[in-house]
Amino acid sequence: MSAEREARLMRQDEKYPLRRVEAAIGVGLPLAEAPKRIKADYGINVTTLARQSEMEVAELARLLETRLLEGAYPWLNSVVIQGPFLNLKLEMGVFGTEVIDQVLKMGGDYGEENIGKGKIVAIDMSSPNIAKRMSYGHLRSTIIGDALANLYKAQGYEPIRDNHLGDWGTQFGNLIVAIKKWGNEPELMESSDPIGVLQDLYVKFHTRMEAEKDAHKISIKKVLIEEGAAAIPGLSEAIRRRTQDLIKKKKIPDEKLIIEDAINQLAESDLETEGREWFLRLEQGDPEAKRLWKMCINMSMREFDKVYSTLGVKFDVSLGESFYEDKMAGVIDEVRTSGVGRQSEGALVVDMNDKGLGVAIVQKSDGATLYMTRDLACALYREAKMGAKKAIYVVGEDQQLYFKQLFEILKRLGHPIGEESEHVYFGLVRLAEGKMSTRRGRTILLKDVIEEGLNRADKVLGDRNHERVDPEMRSKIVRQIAVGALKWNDLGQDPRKPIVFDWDKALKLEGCSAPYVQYAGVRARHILEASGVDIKVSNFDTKNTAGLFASESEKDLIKAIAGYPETVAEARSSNNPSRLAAHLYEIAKRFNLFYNSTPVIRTEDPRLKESRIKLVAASLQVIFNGLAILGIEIPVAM
RNA sequence: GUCCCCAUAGCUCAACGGACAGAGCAGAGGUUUCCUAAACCUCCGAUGGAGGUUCAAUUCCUCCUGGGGACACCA
Repeated sequence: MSAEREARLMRQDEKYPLRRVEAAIGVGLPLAEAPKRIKADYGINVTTLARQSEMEVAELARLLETRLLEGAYPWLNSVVIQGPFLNLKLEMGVFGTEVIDQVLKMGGDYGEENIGKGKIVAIDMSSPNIAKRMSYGHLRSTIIGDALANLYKAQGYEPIRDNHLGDWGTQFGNLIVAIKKWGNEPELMESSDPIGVLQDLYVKFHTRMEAEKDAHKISIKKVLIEEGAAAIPGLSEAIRRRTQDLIKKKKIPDEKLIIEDAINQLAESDLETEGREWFLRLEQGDPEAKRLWKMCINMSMREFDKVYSTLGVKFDVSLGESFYEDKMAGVIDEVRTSGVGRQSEGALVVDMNDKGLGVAIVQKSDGATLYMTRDLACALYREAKMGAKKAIYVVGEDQQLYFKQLFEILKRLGHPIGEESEHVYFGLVRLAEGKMSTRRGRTILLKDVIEEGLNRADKVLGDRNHERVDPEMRSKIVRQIAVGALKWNDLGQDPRKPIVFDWDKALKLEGCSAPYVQYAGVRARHILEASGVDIKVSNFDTKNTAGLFASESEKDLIKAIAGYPETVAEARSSNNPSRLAAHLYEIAKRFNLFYNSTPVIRTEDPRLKESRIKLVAASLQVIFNGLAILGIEIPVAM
């Protein structure tokens, strides 16, 4: 349990009713919902606490029972000691009224807390590469990052969504070479799919390059076969190690493998050389290089913005890697003069072997910069200019070591942002055939997934006759459902797990899915509309609550609503939106149970009817708030 | 070779070290004169292996097996 939560458990003045119950027990232990078969609402196991205070378990339980009973709390029905458990039954009329009242009072703010106290957190997210189509993998970073930003906002932080575009690097040299050799600029400008054209050029470049390399390999091979691997200069240590590993695992003859690796290392293509030269020209501000580069960026951003608009994701800043180009000299200087880095084999490196983090290169031996240089500059910029105290990088798990290195270097340079920053990694998206690869043309395109999602949602919506739905509204509903389903696929499970892409799973429209939760919201909204009650008003008669919320389904629903604020807190502190998604599913499920078993508008007793309408209103509000954090909307009809 | 993730039902996923391991899909059966059946109910079904720590282990530690990833001039 976090220290944060422990502190909250002791505060009697908490605004959230469940926390007040926990505070009344006064031992800093969280309440858990009792399992169904136990006839109680909440329980705590006092074993650990008894040990700590050197008391008998039973003795402590009795002590706490007495304390609770002496408090004469109106929300408390009874306390039952069962083994090491202290179980509480609540007076649900009173407790439920307090919970619902709180929800209706706070409205869209229900669940919020000011943990962050305005602390600025930069969220490094989405980060697609210019001139490449967005693949399904980019979706993960985008929507997990967006959900995290919303979570931090709800907890009183000040998130900055930063789209760290991949708009710089050697690949632009390659791309320029490809455009010049095989491209047709007027056609490119008018193409309906300019990124596709650019990407094809990029793929062509790689294919040709590989072919050239293969040709070189044949000639190199001749020399090698005559003179042997021992004659090869410059075999890097990494290749030697990898080779040994392969030999051990697959038992391939030593000499042959070394030859293969050496050939790969030595064979350089002319295209490769040309690409490197063009990137150098770009770095030096060559007008032609700059013009082509800028053209690629403009075409790409138009495409990306369409996707972001469909997903409903907005960025606070979109500072690509190129933005940090003129800020790199300072970083390199800082690394050098601080003594954190040293020269090695001509490159500027930081040795972190003492921490088991190996060696990271900050500047190449030819003086060029790389990813690490740009990320260091970026972190320092966020700290100094944006006032960020913390950065969260939503990037794939294959870069775990890299980010550990980045944070360690920042720490060594004495920048506090290095201490606080986190790499929220997500498992890579794989296809049944293997890892996705742009170069091999083996990807799931985000726009295809979105399109398929729209088709499926449209089909399921079918021709249900919603009299209020005009065609324009219908397409909005279809989009809300499809995007919801897509987001849920990522946010509904622990992002760390690698996923094998599956159409049916990615666009699930029933069961544990966004549409399920959205549907519960739609049902709730329609009850409220039919009831004609102003749901914004919180005007419970708190003195006359006897007999309200007496059914199991009402009690269960109230408990789920009462537990919502703590779930938001947990989801944020663990950087895991799936905790929130799981809770929303639980609320929706309990709402559906309630919906199926309990009449609302048709309730005879006006007092009971009013209480149920308010329970429906509170349910809708919580579902709405939670889905909003996940970036999912509730349609007007489904 | 070193390091990092992961392993739960036929499949996809849950479970702050705590009560009889929960869902969804698939399979079998049921529920619409009643606030939308994208819903609800019933049944069937699981912690990779061996040790250890603990009052208590799916959860923590060690080893093994099986997947994925990383390890100097890519991003």
